[in-house]
Amino acid sequence: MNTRNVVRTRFAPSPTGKLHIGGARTALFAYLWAKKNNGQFLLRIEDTDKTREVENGVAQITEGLRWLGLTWDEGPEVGGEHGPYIQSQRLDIYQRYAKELIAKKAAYYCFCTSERLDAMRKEQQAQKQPPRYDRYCRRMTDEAVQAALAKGVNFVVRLTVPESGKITIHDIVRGDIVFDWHDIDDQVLMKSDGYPTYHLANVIDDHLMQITHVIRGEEWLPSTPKHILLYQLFGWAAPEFTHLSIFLSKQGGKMSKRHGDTSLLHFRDQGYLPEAVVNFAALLGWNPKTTEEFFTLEELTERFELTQIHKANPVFETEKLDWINQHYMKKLSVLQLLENIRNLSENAEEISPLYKKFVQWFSSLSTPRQESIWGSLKERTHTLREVAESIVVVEGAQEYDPKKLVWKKSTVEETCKVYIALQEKIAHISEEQFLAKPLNDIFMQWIPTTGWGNGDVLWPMRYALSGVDKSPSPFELAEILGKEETLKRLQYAQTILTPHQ
RNA sequence: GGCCGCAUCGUCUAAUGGUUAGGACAUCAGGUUUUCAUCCUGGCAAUCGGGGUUCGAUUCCCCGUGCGGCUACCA
Repeated sequence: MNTRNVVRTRFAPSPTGKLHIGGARTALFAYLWAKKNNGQFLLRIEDTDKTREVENGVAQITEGLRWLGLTWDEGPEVGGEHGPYIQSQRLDIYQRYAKELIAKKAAYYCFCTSERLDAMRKEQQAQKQPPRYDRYCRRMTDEAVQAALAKGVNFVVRLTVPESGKITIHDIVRGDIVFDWHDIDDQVLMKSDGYPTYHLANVIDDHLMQITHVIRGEEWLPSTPKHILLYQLFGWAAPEFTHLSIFLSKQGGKMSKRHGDTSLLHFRDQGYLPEAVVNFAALLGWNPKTTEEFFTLEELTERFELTQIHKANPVFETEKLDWINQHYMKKLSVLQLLENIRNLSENAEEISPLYKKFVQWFSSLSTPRQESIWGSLKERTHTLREVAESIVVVEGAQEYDPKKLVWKKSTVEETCKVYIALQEKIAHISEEQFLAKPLNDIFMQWIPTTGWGNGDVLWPMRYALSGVDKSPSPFELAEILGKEETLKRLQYAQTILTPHQ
């Protein structure tokens, strides 16, 4: 088996909550690189911090990855020959390797209490010194260590970091980066509860799982020297490293919960399609060197190159996502649309009632009506949520913006007259004629005789009936609402516009 | 504070030691359309600052500034 030639990447999230959109992109890039090279993509759960664990942590991650279509070849739920893929189930492995390091003097027991460490850190900061472990226990004699162990004193295991010298790490997109060992702390590798820290578990697992390319966030760059050191101490070949940029929010700073909901599934619930999210996320920090904008997961897999990754941190804004999403939405058939929104009505948490209402209403319509409404809706909506919100047309628009009742090229006075004329005209139209097509014919004949332009009449009508900027045509709205409701809304609009005394 | 990284239109980005610094989104204007939208055309808009190196720098080097990350028995 020439495992050495097979590219293997992994996504290694910690199950501390919802999968973040930035994490999703990290997973995407790792997936793309593996697939581009006909290699394997693994999922590994790094649950080594019991205090931060969250209920359904693993499910929150797998649900998001599955939604995007990023299937893993090995990992939770699918298994594989290098398992288990959940770190809390590998504790004995880490213990064993920690002991090996201690035996080699590459790591040591530390019995310092957290009180002592806190006090030390405060003192160092007060003196404007960088906070660092003072290596007190590193100087303990073997006898003293054995004695403490025998007494059952709580301990952690720390990495023996070189006291001086430099280390150069290589990053595929950033090149060589030099660190001074003097600036690096004796990292804790095993915590007092018997769990490993990220640094230890990550290195051991990446080696055991034969990971060839570590693709992770830039926040890991400063600890990479410690990871390289561990590989050296174990006598293992280190994988290649690629550190990805971090998504910034519009307000500046790392994108986080503080700046609204940034979880991947939030985007699903807001009505974005996975194809759009994949497409958009891929273009944030990576560029195919062409002017093309649309890529499926398969196309991305073909084109992806680690060397084309952009170094700077991008600001995450949704305008372009909306545009891309509309592009993919337009390809949806009525059936697919309904299927998508039906799924959302079951999963989208607090928004699901809206989706439910839409499904209920939409599926009650005849197929031709569905086709017609979707045909006109898809041109003016960017998300499935906006599609579902078109239901307000049926529910009744409660809030009008008085300014919007008037067409941009018209005036309040003229518009008032239009509303009056509209009501008179509609009052004389029979119920049998109250369908989109006949209404269309009637109005298109009538408007030229009034002296107004199409916009003078149709915009106020459409806005009065829908209450929103973008909606189906006024005639479709009128048909859906029926004559009585149509007249009611027109009159209401007129009342708002007429100055009260 | 220390260490590390990064720096092109508002945003995502392309390009080169010599270009009118290109594209997309957004925005603005005009046109098509039965209003909005869609679609088409056009406009506005960027190389952070200062030094070098060079015939020439946005590109290479240094300094500064700004932004970001790390600085835990969190990942």
